[in-house]
Amino acid sequence: MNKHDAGGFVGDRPRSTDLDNPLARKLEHFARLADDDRLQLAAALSPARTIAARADIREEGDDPRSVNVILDGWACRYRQLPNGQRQIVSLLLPGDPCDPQVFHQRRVHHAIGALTPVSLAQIRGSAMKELMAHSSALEEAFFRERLSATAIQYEWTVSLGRRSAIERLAHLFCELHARLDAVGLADGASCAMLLTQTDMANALGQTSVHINRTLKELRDMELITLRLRRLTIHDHAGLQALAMFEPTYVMDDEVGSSAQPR
Amino acid sequence: MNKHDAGGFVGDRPRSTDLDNPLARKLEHFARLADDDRLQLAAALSPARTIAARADIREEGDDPRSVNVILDGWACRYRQLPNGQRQIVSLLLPGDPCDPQVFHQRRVHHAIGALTPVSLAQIRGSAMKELMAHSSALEEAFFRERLSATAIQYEWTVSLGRRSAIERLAHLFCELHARLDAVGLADGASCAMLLTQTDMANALGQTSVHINRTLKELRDMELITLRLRRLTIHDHAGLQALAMFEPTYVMDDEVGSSAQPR
DNA sequence: CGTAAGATTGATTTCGGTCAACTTCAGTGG
DNA sequence: CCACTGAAGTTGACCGAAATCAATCTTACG
Repeated sequence: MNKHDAGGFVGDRPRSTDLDNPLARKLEHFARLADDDRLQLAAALSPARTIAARADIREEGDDPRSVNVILDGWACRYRQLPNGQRQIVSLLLPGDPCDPQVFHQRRVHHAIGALTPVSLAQIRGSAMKELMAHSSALEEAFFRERLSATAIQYEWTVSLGRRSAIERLAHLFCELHARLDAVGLADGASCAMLLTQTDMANALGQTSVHINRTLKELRDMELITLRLRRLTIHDHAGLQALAMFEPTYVMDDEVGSSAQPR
Repeated sequence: MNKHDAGGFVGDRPRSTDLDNPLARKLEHFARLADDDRLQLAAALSPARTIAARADIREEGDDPRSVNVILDGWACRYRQLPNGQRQIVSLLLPGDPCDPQVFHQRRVHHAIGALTPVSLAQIRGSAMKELMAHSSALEEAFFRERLSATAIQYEWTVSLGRRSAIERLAHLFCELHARLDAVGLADGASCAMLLTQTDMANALGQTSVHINRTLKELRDMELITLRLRRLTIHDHAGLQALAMFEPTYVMDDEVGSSAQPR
C-alpha cells in the first residue's frame, strides 16, 4: 500500500496518510478520482498529529493557504462571547478541512476546539496548489467540497433562525448522519454521536436542560435512540420530515450515499 | 410574491464598469492594488444588468466559476422553508460577489433575491483565473474577501444562536454600517438602511412585530435613529458594546476604515 | 387621492430559559 | 473492590422574551 515516485520527494510516509483517508472518501463524492489522484492526495498529507479532547487546535506554520484535515475525532469552530456564552459555529468531522486561515486574520474571532481526541494532518499551501494544478478532478472535488461546507453553514443559519427546538435537533442529527455516512462512518441507520448535551446546546443556541427535554421528546416519538455515544435513527423519513431536511445539500453528488433508506 | 425577471439588458453602460466600482473599493482593503490591477479588474467586469426589486437573481451562463458582483442596490441569499417561513441567510451589498455557483448544485437550496433594484456585473470564470494568475495582489485580495465573507457568516450564526433581540439588531446595524463604510457608502455615522422591518425579521429569525418594538427600544436608548431609509448611529461605542460587535472581523485590513470613531 | 405595503401598538400565549435539586456514570485512587 | 469525585444527564417549578393575533396608523406612489 506504499509507493514512491509520486511526482515528489516524500521519503517516509506514516500509516495515517495512506490511500484510504476520510478526506479521499469525501472527495470521491464530488468528483471521480483517478488512482493517481488518490496517490497524490495521500502524498500531500503531512504526518498526523494528535490533539487532546477539549483542547484548542492552533496553527503552527505560517502558510495561510495550508489546510488542516481531520483524520479522526470531532472538533468544532466556536466563538466565546464577552459575556461568557459560547456558540458552536460549525462541527468538523473526519475528512473536513478546518481552514486554519482564520489564524492569519488580525484577531482570531473564532477558535477551533477538539470535542474528542482528534488526529489531524496538514496539506501545505504549495502542495495544495500543485494538486489542483495537476488534476482537474481534484480541483473540482475541492471546489465542490467548499460549496458543500458553505451550504451546510447556510443551513445552520436557517436552523437557528427558523426551526423550533425539536426541528433543530432533528435537523442536526440528519445532517451529522449524512456527513458521517459520506465518509463511511455511518453504519446503516446508526452513527457515532460524540456531542454531549451541552455541546448540542452550544451548537443549536439553546440550553442543555432544554436539549435534554427535546431529546426525550424525540425518543418518545420513537424517531431515534441515543445510547453510549451512539445515535440510531429508527424512522429516517419521519425524522427528515420533522427537520425539513433535504439531504442533497450535504453531498449533492453523482453517486448517492450508501446508507440512505427510503 | 416574486415578480418575473426584469428581462435584463437595461441600458448597458460601460460607465458602471469604470475604475471606481465598489468591488475595487472593497478589495483595496484586502491588498494594496496597483493601477494596473484596477484596470484589469474593471476590464474583467461585464456590462451591468439590472434586476427589479423583489425579483430573484438567476444565473444565465453556464460557467460555475463565474461571479456576479453587485454594483448597486441590496440583495439577499435566502431560504424558504416548506412551511412557508423565510430565512435570510446573508445580505449582499454593493461590491459583494453573490456566488452564482449555487445555481450549479443539483437542487438550489437557497435563492438570491433583490431587496431593491439591483445592478449586477459578471466576471467570467476564465477572466477570474487570469486576474488571479497575473496579479498576486488581486489573488490575495480575493482570497481575503472570501475569508471576510465567511467570518461574517459565522458571526450571523453567533447572533442567531446567542444574542438577544436587541443585541442582534444592534449587531446587524454595526455590521451593515461597517460593510457600507468599506465601500465608501457610509456618510460618517449614517448610512442607507434599505431593509424593511420584515426583511430584518427574516434576517434575524424574528417577527416584524418584535423588530418594531426592538427598534423603538434602540431609539429610546438614543443609540440610533432610522428615518427615510437612512440609519444614523448616535452612539457608535454604545451600540457596539451592546451588540458585542468587534469591528475587525468585517475588514481586518491594514488601512482601517474611514468612519470608525474612537 | 386612493390603495396597498409598511409600521405601530395592545392583549394574550407559548416556547424555551432559569434555578435548583437529584441521579447516573466513568474514572481514580485507597 | 469499593468509596469518592466530577462530569454528564434528568426532572420539576417557575419565569420571561419573543411569538401570535388583531386592530389601527402612516407613507409611498401610480
